[in-house]
Amino acid sequence: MTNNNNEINKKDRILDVAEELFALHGYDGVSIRQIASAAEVDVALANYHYGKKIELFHAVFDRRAQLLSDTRREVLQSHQGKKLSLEQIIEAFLLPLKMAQQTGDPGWRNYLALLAYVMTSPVWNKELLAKVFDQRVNEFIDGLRLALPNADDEKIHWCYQYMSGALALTLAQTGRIDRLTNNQCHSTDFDTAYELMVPFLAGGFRKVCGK
Amino acid sequence: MTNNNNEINKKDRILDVAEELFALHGYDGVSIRQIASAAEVDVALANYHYGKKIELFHAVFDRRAQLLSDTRREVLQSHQGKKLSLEQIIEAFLLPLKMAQQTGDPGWRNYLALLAYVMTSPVWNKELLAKVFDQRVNEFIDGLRLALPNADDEKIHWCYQYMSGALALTLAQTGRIDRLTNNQCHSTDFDTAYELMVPFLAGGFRKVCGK
DNA sequence: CACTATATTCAACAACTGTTGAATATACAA
DNA sequence: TTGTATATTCAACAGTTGTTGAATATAGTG
Repeated sequence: MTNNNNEINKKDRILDVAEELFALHGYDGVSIRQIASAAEVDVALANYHYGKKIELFHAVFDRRAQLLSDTRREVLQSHQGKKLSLEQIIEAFLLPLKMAQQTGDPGWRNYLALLAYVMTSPVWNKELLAKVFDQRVNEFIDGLRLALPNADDEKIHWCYQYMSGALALTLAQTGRIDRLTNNQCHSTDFDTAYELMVPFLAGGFRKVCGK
Repeated sequence: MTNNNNEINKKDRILDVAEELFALHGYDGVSIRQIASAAEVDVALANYHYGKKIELFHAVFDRRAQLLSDTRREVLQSHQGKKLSLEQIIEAFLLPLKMAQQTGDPGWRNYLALLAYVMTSPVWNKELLAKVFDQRVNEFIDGLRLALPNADDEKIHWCYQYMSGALALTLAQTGRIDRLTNNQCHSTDFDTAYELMVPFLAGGFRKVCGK
């Protein structure tokens, strides 16, 4: 059967639903039957298309991970050699995520929450981030070294961890900022989140890593 | 039976083991049987002492949450009225966590990872953080307002989210910084983590919230 | 000792878990 | 049409899940 249907097919629907549920409840918090039921599909079909549950999870993660990582590489390379400000480097690193969100595709929004789940989990972190994202992070840190020539490597890496955490909690869309501000701010407002995050992180990097 | 045994009793052992396993694998990633087995105790005993699984989870979370929140209130109140620098306010907010880690008690270390799990989960966040921690956060933000008199409330709250994320990822001890630095830095090195986090966050707050 | 409250174990339940092999349906090529 | 590869469903499996009621052990009290 051709996959170029104008109507979305069952195979893709399984992946989309799995993405949404895994992002919300984590790997162990979702059963294959829940996924199949939400996708209006038989239980065995997920297994037929994607194999074991763990392989389905990998399929969900990998689908957009490579795209994200590739975009990031392109953005970073396009800036290579140029003399960039710290703000510009951080912005370049965050741009692919901003772009993903701005597509308006709810699938991407779910995926970003899933990414936050993976980033903050001691288990998935090693298994999933290493093979796709770590290399891009090293390229990003190379950029930071140029913009912060007097900084220790250790300090740069700790600051990157703070940055990574700030980013992850934003992607997670926990709704906490909504509650704390009586709905004045919204977890889903990525535009504001990114706009303020860049100067916040730049200020932090500068304070710790000299210059 | 008296609880004042010099040897730790089964009731506490269940809580300790649950704390460790929940922190590592999340709520759905651990079964009561795994907890009972690791605590060398019968399956039914966990139920007898703590009720349903969800109630056991709440018991684990609540045990140290109140202590943490109380310490935080004391520290914040002891500084009230004084004219404090931004760094001092942030330090005061982080101090109870630093103290908890410095006890050397592995139970506390596990609990901090559990706290990170709760902070980053869209589900648990609402259920658990609201009733104990949100009030302290508001008191902390009151302190920030004094130190940053010209700042929008929205900006302060967004910056607090970045701070919260940076903190959560540190508490989570994912091991990522170890990998990225070829074991030059360690996720478990809270001392360095806090030492650099305070100026990083202060730099970020100042950049975004004026002054 | 007997009595009692607490602590712990045993055995079992119904429901749900991931996974699979066989059966059936669908689409496409010859 | 027939044949064939792919897609989907059905029915069932063995193992695990949370939970419970009854049985037994333990400790403290009179």
